[in-house]
Amino acid sequence: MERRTRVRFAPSPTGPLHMGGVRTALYNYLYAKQHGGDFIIRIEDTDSQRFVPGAEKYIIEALNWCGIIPDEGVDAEGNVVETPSERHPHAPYRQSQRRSIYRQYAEELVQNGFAYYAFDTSEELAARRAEMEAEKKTFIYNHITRMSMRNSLTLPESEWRQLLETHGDWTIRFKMPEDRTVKMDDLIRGHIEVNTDTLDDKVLWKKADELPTYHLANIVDDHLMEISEVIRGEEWLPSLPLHYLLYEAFGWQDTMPRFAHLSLLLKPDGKGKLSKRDGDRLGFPVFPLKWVNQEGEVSRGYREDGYFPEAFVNMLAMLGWNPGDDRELFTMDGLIEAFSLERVIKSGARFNPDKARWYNKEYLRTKSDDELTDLFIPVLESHGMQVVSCPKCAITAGAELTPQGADFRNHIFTREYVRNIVSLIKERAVFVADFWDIASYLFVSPSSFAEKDVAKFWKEENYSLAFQAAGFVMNFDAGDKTGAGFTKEQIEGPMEDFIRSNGWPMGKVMNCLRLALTGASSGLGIADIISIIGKNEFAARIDFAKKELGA
RNA sequence: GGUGGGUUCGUAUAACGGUUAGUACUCAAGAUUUUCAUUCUUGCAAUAGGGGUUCGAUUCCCCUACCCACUACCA
Repeated sequence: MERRTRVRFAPSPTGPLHMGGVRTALYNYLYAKQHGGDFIIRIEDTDSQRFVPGAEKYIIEALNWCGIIPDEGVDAEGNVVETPSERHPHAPYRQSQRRSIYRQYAEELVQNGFAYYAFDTSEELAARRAEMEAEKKTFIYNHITRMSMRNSLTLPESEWRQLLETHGDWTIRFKMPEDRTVKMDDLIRGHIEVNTDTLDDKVLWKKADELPTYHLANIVDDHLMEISEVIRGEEWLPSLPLHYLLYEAFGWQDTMPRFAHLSLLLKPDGKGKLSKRDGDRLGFPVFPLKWVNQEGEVSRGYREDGYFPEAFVNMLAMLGWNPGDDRELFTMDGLIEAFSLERVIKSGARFNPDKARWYNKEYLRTKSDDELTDLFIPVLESHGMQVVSCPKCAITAGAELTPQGADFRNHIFTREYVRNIVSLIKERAVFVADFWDIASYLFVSPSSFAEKDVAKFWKEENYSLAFQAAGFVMNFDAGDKTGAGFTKEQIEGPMEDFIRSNGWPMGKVMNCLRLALTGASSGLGIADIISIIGKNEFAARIDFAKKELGA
């Protein structure tokens, strides 16, 4: 019978989730969904020293933002999420709440000769290490050294049984076998062999905390939660032999999960793995969401920086995996269908912030005008603009709207006015916030003019022609008193014909007009601008430029 | 130091042992446009080095170099 696919993402709540962690979670999620299985979030909080309040909530929220929703685990409020299971319940999903189940497993290992009690204190161990280091040797707690340490292998039984009662902080250590080659298979890296002589007797259980360490808790929980594949970061590869041996010692090798170790995310330049400092230095986020630590230090997040979660996820998915063809744009469903561990890259992937921006740009243009308008409105409001849902509401707000829906004096605009602009500028932006930089002149009349552009374009022989062209535009719709017919289509053709038929230089005339209308020499087509801001504002801006720049 | 993993344009990556080593991002140039942006076209640019195996190696093996991880009573 085919085994049900069950994978887990097991973060430690010691801080915000790094984007590399998000990628690990994503690959787990994609794998689970592709196989119609379960994606489980298990919180590995066995280290009370490093526990950070809020970290768990952050992790859940970050995954949530990315669309990575667990079938089992805890939600952002801390409630248990469970898949109805006929097998047996897997909750709770926080290791701190599972502490009662680990000790028996550790004891079982001791009874069967796979582990032993050790009474060396951290001070003693540190001293021993320093000693060895002085001789330029490395201290390894293994079959060579363990017989010279204080443990249940070297002490008489009566003595160590007594110590169990009196010695407050003993541990249970795994008895790493001598000179054995552990043969392992990794779904991404293939066959790996390691000799146990290079490994040490890892601590599995700590009396002082009444808690297991990662290795024990991890194996026991993966077994109990019926995990079929463990997809995790490369930093765990060196402990894979221990994990194999642990499954063997428990007699669980038949249901041992298959393993896949993902490479790390590397910094965009130089050496080493991607860290928060790189983000600060190079100006990009390394965390999905903004995070403020206990010292009040702020780390930016992809969400707050204006990235779409789809873009972030897509970018992350392609960092270390590809579908085998040239496709680069994938929805979550597309990723679920196309993903395969076989195509995950073994080597570390350097993160490229430019590519991340490119992804956002691509996703931005797939959004509807309405969606983008919704997102742009808060940006406008942050710049002191007011957006109303209809012209009537504007009147209630005391506005005097142009036929296009703008009141430049009071900075009140209709949603329709905003949406119009969004549709014209969305191809020019990477982020929604860019809309303001690109189009602020469509909301606020220019109060100054870019010096460079003035020097370049504002010459009498040109602006005199521009004023005539402006005058022409003002007059050709003289019959239409409402000004409502002041559309791009009505303006563009006649204006160009007028300039051309006079034999004037199109570029120079247009740029003078653009300078007058936007305050600079970049922006939309003149006809677009005029049709958007409307006749009155058009006239007002021409007058202001005349006054300001001298004509 | 030891152990394990890795190495194709600057970056992400593609290439049944046989390709002019492909694509995307970045960058540059050109075209279009009334400017900017967009768009389009073109260009720059790679198999870490050395040995094998083979008719033939980016691909398989070995060595070297370099990079990464691990080497805690942290995960």
